[in-house]
Amino acid sequence: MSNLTLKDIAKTLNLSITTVSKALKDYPDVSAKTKERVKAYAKEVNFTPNAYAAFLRTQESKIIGVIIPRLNHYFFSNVLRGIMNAAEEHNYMVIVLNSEESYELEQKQVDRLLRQNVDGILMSIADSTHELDHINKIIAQKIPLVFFDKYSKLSDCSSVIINDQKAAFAAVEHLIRQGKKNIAHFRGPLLPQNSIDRFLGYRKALEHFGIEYRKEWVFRCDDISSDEGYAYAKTVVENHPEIDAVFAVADMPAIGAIKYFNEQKIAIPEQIAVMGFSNWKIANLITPSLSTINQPGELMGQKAFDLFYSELQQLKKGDTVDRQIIELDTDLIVRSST
Amino acid sequence: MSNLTLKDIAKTLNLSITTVSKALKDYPDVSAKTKERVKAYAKEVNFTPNAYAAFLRTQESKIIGVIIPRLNHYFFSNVLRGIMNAAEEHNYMVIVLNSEESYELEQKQVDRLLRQNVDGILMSIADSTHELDHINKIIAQKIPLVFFDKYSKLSDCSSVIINDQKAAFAAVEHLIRQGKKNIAHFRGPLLPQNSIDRFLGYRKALEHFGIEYRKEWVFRCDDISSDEGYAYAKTVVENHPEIDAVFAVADMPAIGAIKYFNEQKIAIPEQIAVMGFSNWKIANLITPSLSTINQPGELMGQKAFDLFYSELQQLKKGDTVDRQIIELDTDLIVRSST
DNA sequence: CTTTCATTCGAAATCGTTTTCGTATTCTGC
DNA sequence: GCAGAATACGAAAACGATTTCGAATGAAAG
Repeated sequence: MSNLTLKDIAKTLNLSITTVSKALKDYPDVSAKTKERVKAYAKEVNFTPNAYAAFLRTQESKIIGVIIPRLNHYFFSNVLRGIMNAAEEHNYMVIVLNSEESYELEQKQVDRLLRQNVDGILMSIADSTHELDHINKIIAQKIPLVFFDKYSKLSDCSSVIINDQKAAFAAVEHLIRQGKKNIAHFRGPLLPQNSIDRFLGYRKALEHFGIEYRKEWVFRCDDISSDEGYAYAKTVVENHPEIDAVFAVADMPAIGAIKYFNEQKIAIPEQIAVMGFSNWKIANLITPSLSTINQPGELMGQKAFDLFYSELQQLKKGDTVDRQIIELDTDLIVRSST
Repeated sequence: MSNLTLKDIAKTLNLSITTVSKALKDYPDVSAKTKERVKAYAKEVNFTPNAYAAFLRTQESKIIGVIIPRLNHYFFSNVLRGIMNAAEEHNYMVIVLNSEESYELEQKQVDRLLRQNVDGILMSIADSTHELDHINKIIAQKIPLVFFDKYSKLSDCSSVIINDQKAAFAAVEHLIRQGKKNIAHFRGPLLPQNSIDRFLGYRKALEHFGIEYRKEWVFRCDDISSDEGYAYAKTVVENHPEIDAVFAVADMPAIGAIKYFNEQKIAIPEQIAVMGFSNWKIANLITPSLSTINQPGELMGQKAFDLFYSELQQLKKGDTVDRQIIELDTDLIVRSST
């Protein structure tokens, strides 16, 4: 029952390999009768062409690679699901690789994908990525490359992103409208653009509402972890008691902070309001439930695949590819923590 | 800069394709000098053999397929990470597919993987899988198949599992030792073995400690979601006020229950204790933190790959494969909810 | 009855690697 | 100096699908 080949089918039907192949692909120079005969038999024995042999001729692997910085993050798994569903519709397989936010690993994964001759690469670059040689290698090979969420401003590629600055502005604006004046920011690492943009959104909002920016109220979460949020919450309570709100770069640090405030019986949001970013599932499960910014993960994945696919079609036609940047809308989700 | 081939290298070095190929694979019938020359040049131009062409000869794709029921579940992403790390060490690529707990999708994914000629399949079967034709198809093709976490008792394959019954017993025993007598169970769906086993562990523990089993205190979470936990918690409070503890089939329903109890200002664990299962990251982040059973996800992934790899080696040697079942230890994690 | 043309099919080259089996050259021992 | 054994290399046949090009058949046209 191991896979049949064109040769096998040709033999049993008394045809040539050529004719069988053409019949299955609806070439015009095969009679209707033969086509039917071949197709019927192919279906009967459940024939599927060998993908590897096909690749050797067509140079199309029908595989795309996806590189994700953190596999077990709720947001990214949603993106992944969006990518996979879209890929499925177009008969594409997806190889998923994990960079674990490491630049070295990311380089390795790119190499792997190129060696595997993927038809395209969709990626969200790691926080620690500070050079772009591997990115340029992809571009040099003329393989469609699409960024999602975390992109690089330096290389012009198609991207699906959110407007982090605008979203962060909205988050901080919300805190201010709740009457908060002393708003701390648990920011992300220094390198990734979205961490920078969220920080800038925070500053802009303060400025816009005439609130002084105080750099000692900005705390850096390099791992974007709940532990960091927990630790900084402690620092806030102990060293900056005047702070009455926290805007975190992501839900995890926010949740860590809430955990600490809960332990200290500090009233949320009365004494301190907490705002997250991403709208992970758990944001709505903790007590108090976490206000946050919703990122449309699944949609982002779909759009990313669509961008890849249209680039591929353009490449096949020999057209020059036009790279797009799609900016998706975010929503302010107000819950009990603000 | 597009990929070089053996032919290209052979031409520039004035050698035959054969010799180049052999030199790179350390065949004994190539002189040391030539080997060095070839290897040096290959490294210089960053040559990597075309995986597809290689497959055509060796019939080894160096790809394994992984089918996971829920991609964005913390536990499964840990398993996945374990698989990927192990795969990486052995130069394997991983194609990850998502069955979304659906039998139909699972069948499709298996077909895809077989068509892709993966060297092996690692899977956790979906909750709704009630027939095993697709599983038997894999076995018929003599492709190594390894189950992890959710396996099928009906087909004898290598598996990496935990002892769900024992773990559930330990969980319920813990509740009893805390003085709880009226323990409800939020069980999982009817089909999957681990859901059944956890239920059986619950019953056995009750029996062992001389507590009467009451079937109206068992609630079924078909989606294993926090919403179900929330809803059943409400039922418990409103209709069964004598219940003083809940053992849930997974962390999510437990967290949903805690959310409801928190809202109703019901003291946890004094009035009602709550026990989860899986030890998701959030279990330690909610208030009160959730007692649960730790499942070693990453280790499970590693072991699963190891099983696949040893089966493959046996197959290549022509030995009969001996299928193993590895049972990993779980830990009782006691936190504030019990 | 020849010429032309459309229809239907197949031979063969190709993709890039692996591997078997030769062949040519050098080396050994006598 | 020569048989025989190492040693070093290459030619060529796979693997399975795709595609170009040519050939055969029959029908239509002159």
